[in-house]
Amino acid sequence: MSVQERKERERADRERLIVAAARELAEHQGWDAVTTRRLAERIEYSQPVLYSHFRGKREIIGAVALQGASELAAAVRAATAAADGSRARVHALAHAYLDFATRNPAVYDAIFQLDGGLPYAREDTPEPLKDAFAALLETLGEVAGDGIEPGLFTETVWASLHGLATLARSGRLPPEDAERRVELLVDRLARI
Amino acid sequence: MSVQERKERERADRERLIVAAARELAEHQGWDAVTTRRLAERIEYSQPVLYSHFRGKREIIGAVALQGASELAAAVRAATAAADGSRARVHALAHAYLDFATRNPAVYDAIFQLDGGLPYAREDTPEPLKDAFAALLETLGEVAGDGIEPGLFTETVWASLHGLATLARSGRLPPEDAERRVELLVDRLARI
DNA sequence: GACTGAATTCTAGCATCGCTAGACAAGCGA
DNA sequence: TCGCTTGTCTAGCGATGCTAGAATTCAGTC
Repeated sequence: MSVQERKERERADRERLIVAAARELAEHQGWDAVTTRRLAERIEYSQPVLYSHFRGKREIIGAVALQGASELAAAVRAATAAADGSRARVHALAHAYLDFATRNPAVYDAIFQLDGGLPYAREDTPEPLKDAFAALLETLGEVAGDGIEPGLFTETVWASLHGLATLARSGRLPPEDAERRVELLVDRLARI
Repeated sequence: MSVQERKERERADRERLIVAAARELAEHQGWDAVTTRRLAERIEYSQPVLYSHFRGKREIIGAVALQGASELAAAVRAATAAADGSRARVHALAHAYLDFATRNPAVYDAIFQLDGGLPYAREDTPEPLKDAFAALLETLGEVAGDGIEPGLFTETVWASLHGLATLARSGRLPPEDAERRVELLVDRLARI
């Protein structure tokens, strides 16, 4: 059994290598630069090897998305845990979210913009995605206000932050007032 | 001079034809299906003709975006003009915006998601884009609230709507509560 | 330690993409 | 009718994602 175990371990290692290479390439040169040929070259295997791990490029994007979602959840939790009071926590959440989007644009796109073939907002949604939403819910749920369902409130705040993140990054919002927009959004939406 | 005028008119007609073909193809089969070959076939000219009108596919997307932005501005103005009171106007604006995104997903993407090579949030931003923002500003400016710059407020509401529109359409938000999210957003953000 | 069969990996290639050089044809003014 | 500009087309380049089938590697057996 040792032989087979070793092979499985090596396969898992190689899969991680593929995902890491895709992520790094996407983050440095954009997703358009993530081609199967370049990816194959990076991992020092031929193209078809990629297809023994993933159904296609879409699934590789999905794998990066799942990895990123876990990190986003952790970043949000770390930021909110360090804040005192619900107002501070919501501000910390907003900034942590937007910071993540700014610092990991390609990963953010994989999670929230590109098609990685993942099911969202369903029962069979992968755990990392559910957990990222849960991380938002933990802090936002307590400031939803009377008569507002925490989940619904979280979705709405999340969508607003997503809008700010994507429009800002594509240059459709002027960069100078980014901070004031976040303040306005958080102050108005949250019931402290 | 009549000959030259006729030629220019024919060129302009053909350009409109290209944009219309791109838009229709994108709306029916997605932007990935909008290839230069298919486009050329639709307008019954060869591929290189496209490049005598546009620098490349990106510019064609940009042309669709400009056309769409004008329509979005008109749709928003029509909806708000028909509403009485600032609260009703803001609700009408939100619904008109989201309806536009739902009914013209490809065009919406051309304006707000894809790279059409257009400058945004700058002095040299094309008029249709400025006008679409102006249409939002006209209604939202009056409910920004004390001490909040109308432009900043408009940007923030716009971003929120954009987030709702894109996350909903990509299936990342559950469809059933779309209406309640809009209500929540508008009620909290606007100072009536 | 050589051999066989299965698992793995590679080479080569398909159809398609955006885009362009250079050949060709149309249609104008003289 | 002719010459020349202007416009259009054919053909092709270097990419893309993906795959069939050949070639190789390597584990288990004699």
